[in-house]
Amino acid sequence: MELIKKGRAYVCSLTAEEMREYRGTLTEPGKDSPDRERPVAENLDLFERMKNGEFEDGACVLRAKIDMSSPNINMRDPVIYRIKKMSHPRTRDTWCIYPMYDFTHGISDALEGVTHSLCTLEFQDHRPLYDWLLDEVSVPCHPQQIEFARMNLNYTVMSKRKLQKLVEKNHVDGWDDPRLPTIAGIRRRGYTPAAIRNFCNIIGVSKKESRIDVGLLENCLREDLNEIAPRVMAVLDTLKVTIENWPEDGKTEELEALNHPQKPEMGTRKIIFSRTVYIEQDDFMENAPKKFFRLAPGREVRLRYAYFITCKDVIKDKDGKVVELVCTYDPATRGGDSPDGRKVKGTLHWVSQEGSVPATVNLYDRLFISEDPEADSDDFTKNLNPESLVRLEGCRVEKSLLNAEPEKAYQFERLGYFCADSKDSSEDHLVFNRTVTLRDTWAKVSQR
RNA sequence: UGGGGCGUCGUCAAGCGGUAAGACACAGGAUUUUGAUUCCUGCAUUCGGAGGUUCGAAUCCUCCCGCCCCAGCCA
Repeated sequence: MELIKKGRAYVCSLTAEEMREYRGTLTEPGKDSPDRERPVAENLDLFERMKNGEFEDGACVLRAKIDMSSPNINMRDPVIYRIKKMSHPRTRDTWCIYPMYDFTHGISDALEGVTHSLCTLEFQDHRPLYDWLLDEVSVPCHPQQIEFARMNLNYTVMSKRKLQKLVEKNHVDGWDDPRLPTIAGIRRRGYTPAAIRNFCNIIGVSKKESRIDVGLLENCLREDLNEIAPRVMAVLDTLKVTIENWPEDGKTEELEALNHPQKPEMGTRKIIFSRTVYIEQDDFMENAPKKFFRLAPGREVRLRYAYFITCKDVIKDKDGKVVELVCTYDPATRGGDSPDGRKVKGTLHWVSQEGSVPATVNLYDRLFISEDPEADSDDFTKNLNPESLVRLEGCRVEKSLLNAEPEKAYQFERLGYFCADSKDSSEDHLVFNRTVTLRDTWAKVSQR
């Protein structure tokens, strides 16, 4: 109203297509709308009737009267109010006009008393309009708009519109899907605030468009998690091991394990050893190369915090798949050290039949296979990683995890950092999410 | 070919006229009951390019090159 009265805004009846033509192009100036000199009184009347719903959507708009020949297209009499006959959450159906973002932006900043209004690079061209509006409309102060580059991470998408598409097309299981870079998602995934703050500090703020390596984020995460996460043992892909020289009478033994090797103040816990234990399928290889420090026929390894065991026999099913190992243990190595000074190259994590409970584990990986999903295809959903979620059933975790608090970080030794899922995990059915893996030098070396 | 931005290591990023920080990645090595952690060591004679100013330039000037954004009654 103020702008109209000052002769700085007018109701324009051009159609959308006409307005586009009148606007000119990047290199040619635009030309004035025939309605540009409409008298103030008429503008006031028309605007009132727009508000009241006397016109259909698109019939006319309110435009700021600035400069149709400006090299900045945003200044060529931008639309500031248009008719939209939709119900407003607050004013319901009494107002049929809605302001454009550019009109609202500066004014709401000013009303809120904001001193600096931060936004992204694409609004740089809008700043003259932002300032124009603040100069022409009576507001308590004149905030300063400053633009910065948005943060891009590789192997994911960050824009709300794209994330919305992923949610709506069911490519993910909702806004809090742990694969999504949403607050709800990364929280459920187990990301910590401290890690994210540190990450933000490290990457800095600039006007340069960049794409940051998620590896950096993951590193910040590991740095924090390594400090705070208690260690625990879990076997994801189980391979049964029978200790043949352990009594068959159901004898179990309690052993003591450190909650954090570098932080004795985090205490210890009891773990249970018995005749039947499980190790990771990956930790056994029938024809192992010398550099393979784990279990193989005839080789001896340490079961962490327990005993040295030696593989005596391999049991396979009819398809030739290894289903069970028969081993012997050395009673003298209780706790994991050999009195004769004998050294062993590998230490494996394990879990015993009696000391563990079943669990489901969600292995999350990057959502996209492409570093820049938006650029590498006309449809970014084509670059989705089919293995961004691998759900493992039948895992076994040590019993101390029965009362794991949702979203609290644990390190599953030798595997990564995990947390109980805040939605799906219960004491009857434990569900853990992998936050991030441990750094795995062996995986890198073994692949070449 | 109008206007607005941006260009320093593979990826981020300090630096603002006094002779290229740091982090991640990468490559070696040491310690290790997690092939984890930790710890050493190496990694831009050069800052998009070319000229110029200066005792001295990534920093100042000129020209050039490359990339991004803008022609919604979207935000």
